[in-house]
Amino acid sequence: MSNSKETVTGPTAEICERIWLSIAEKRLRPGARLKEEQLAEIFEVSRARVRQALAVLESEGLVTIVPNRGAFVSEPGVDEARDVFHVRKQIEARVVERLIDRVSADQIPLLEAHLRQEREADQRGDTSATIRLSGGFHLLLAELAGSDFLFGILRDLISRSSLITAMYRSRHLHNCGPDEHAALIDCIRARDKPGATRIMLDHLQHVEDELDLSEEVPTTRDLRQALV
Amino acid sequence: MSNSKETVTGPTAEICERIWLSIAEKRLRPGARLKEEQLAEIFEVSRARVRQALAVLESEGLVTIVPNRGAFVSEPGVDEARDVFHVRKQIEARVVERLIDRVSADQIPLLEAHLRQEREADQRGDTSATIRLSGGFHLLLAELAGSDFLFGILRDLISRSSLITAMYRSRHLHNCGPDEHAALIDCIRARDKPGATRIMLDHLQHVEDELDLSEEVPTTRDLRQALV
DNA sequence: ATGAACAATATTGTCTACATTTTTGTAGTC
DNA sequence: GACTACAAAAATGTAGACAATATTGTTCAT
Repeated sequence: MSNSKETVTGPTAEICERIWLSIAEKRLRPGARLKEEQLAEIFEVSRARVRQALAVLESEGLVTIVPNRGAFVSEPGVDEARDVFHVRKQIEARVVERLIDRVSADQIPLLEAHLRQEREADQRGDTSATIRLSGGFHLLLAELAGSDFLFGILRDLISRSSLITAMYRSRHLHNCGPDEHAALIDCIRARDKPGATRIMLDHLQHVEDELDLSEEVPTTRDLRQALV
Repeated sequence: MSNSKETVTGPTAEICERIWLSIAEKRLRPGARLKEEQLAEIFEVSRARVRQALAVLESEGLVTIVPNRGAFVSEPGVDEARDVFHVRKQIEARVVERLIDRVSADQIPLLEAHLRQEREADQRGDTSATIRLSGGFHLLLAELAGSDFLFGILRDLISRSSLITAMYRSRHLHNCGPDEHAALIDCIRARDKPGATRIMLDHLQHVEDELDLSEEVPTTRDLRQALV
């Protein structure tokens, strides 16, 4: 039922995937300029295909295209940030519920294996891998929940969450600590639906609490108000 | 907070919008071929822009692109159909809950006005307008709920629902009758959250019940198994 | 008549060149 | 010396031509 992994995608989707990953791993900051020719050279594709990919990413809200100016990594405002986290809590709660309803015993080891990878990357100090695996855990939950649609939504939510934490984090980023993931797996194994939901919501709340959403951060392109 | 109406969109998004509308109104059937040159001529844009739009629609799952063959309106399978309706029930329930939390008294007339339009189109026998307004009611709910993200998700869900009902409806299509919408408005006005949720879920269940999801319908392109 | 090989057509995919627009740099004028 | 106007550069947007591929139609041999 679930696509397992989206390996059977077109060439455009692959470009999107790579840009998405760079954003999710915070290697591309909000407001960063995305020049077509540059991307075409990097990915060794035609400029036309880059434009297709950018159009897709714009429709997903990850990239903002200004006519005759170019493409930039989006800079979500505080309203959008709150919106994303609000929706994410609801979606992930549903994912966990559905997962507990449908998960089979032989799927638990997949979660445990992923958790081990997270711990290793964390101890190794590999922040890039840590960020990727951290988001990957949530995606794995959605995948095991057996709904392609929820998977797609969560994908979108996670990439936007990355942008938001990159813009609004007040102190060092929390990185979705593996400990909370471990506690979640325990609840899933015990099929403790209320417990798992509680942990997930607290988990996401912790991430949100480390953000400073009190005031709009001046956007990179509008320097007007930034310099008074 | 909410964009009110997405009037400030790029030219690519406009092409997507028009194709999306044609699919949502069932003027474009599942499996229909989408020739680039033809679309370019119809919309009076370059072929490159059509290709961008098709790439976006593919990423949204509305269109399937076969390399070197072309673009077709997607033909969702029964698994995906069940998935869409399952998620839609959950999403729309959250929309209604959030709407009741946040709706102000002066927004109720907007819903009533929309309902009047639905009734008029229904009595007029204008099926195209009826379908559009019917989906528009659900979108209006999401818009008033004040979450751009939920709005986007629902947009996606509704277009896919259209495809699914076009493929799997067993008898005349139910069309999301205005009466159930009226009952829903009553509950919203009374801020009756459980009642509203109940009506919404029943409403969507009615739509789903009129589908025949018992067996896979042979896809247009694989005539192999269709003709044994 | 049937089947396979081949040619013709149509459509997608890609590349190149050019027009348009924005930004940046420079010279001229007060 | 500062401001304006203009020119140059860079990047985007678009159109057209060409190549690659799949489909359709035809011919030829059996």
